[in-house]
Amino acid sequence: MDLSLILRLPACVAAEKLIGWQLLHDHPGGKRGGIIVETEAYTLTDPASHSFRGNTARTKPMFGPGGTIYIYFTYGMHYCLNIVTDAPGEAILVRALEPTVGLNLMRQSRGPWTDQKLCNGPAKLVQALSLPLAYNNKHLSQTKLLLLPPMKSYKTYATRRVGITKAIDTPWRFCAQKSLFLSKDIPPHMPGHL
DNA sequence: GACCGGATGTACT
DNA sequence: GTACATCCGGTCG
Repeated sequence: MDLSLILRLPACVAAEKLIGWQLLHDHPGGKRGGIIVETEAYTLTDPASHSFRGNTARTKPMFGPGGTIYIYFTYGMHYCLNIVTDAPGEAILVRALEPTVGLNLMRQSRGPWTDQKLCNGPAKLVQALSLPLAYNNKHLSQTKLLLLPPMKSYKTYATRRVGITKAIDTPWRFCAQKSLFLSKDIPPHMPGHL
């Protein structure tokens, strides 16, 4: 399925379809990135979403066209990457990658971590890919980010989202089954799985 | 492995 | 003032 078609879907559908896509940053220092293995969806009517309180200076990118990048700053030290979908106020948080390209370059940005811990969290992957805050509110096509379609099919499962305090039962976190590169694994048979 | 707390800026009550 | 879509290094076991 074409990326532009995926981004036309509701975020809670599109988020699952992005599992298996390869996210690369064609950074001047060298290309780096990996396969998307974990995403979360956020929407306008979702109390856990930044856009829930409306179109503000901070959340404006979430109201842009599909393919807009929303990078936000949080906890005083971390940045997280979202890919905005067409529906107003909806976006997909990219939470974890299976590293495939430029592992040593990513270690230079992140530290001497194992493959499994290099990109297994939303702020970690932003750091590993060296994504600049300047990408915020830009369209993918205006950045050096590349999204390549999956080379194979991925089985996924849905769970509760991580690190939020509102709408905690909404099962809008999507994971590649059996991936070793998730921020937190909640297999289907475990408590917490929805 | 688990749990805890510190770092630190911005948005909102 | 408090909460926050987090990470990491310390502790205890």
